[in-house]
Amino acid sequence: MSYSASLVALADPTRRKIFERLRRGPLAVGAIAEGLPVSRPAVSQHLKVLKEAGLLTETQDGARRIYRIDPEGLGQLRAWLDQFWDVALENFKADAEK
Amino acid sequence: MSYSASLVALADPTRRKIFERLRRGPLAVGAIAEGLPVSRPAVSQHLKVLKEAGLLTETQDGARRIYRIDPEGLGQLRAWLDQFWDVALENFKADAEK
DNA sequence: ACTTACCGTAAGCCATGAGTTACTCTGCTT
DNA sequence: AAGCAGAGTAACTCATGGCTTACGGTAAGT
Repeated sequence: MSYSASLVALADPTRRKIFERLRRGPLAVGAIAEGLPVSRPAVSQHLKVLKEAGLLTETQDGARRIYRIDPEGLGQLRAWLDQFWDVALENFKADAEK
Repeated sequence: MSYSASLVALADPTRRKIFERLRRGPLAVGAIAEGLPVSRPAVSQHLKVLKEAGLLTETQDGARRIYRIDPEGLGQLRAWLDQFWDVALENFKADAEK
């Protein structure tokens, strides 16, 4: 039931950049914010949204907070999308036969 | 490159309801709007967003406009999500070994 | 202990977008 | 052709949310 939160989270372009940056591997907040066109507090707020959507997990390393991609939210989103896949293909097939 | 538009489109709860309603099959605008807590013009605007995101196709049947789910946008979104799947599983695996 | 690095939270501003009503247009029907 | 059904567009209102600055809090270094 959390796919909705994932969709809202990934709808924002800045949050997508953050998420895509974490594709290479786990990063601390400062490293994520570096190069982004927004302030570090803004990044913190985005990370909170992504985390609460189940798309990221947070671990502590001293004063640093390490964020990494979480398969939980990603899996729920994928499952939701797959519900539509069959129907979409049927429509495509029916359309092609015309 | 259109997965971003799909994410924005599906982030709205009303548009998700519309999209989910079309899972059963193609529908006209009036039929879609029926039962939804918003006005019909609002539904028209949502349909436009979903269509431009590549998530829906529109066909004409007399005065009616029939909308149905389009595999195009759905596929692009799925492909984008799959990019993160491997990384997410690695993170999960590394986490489980601890 | 004091400072510095690292990060989350609070409060406020402002633009975006979802909704409404009113209007227009097109295509049947009689 | 006149009226009606079905649907898109325009103009406007208003709330949501993304961004900023300022502040507070914890952990490591000297």
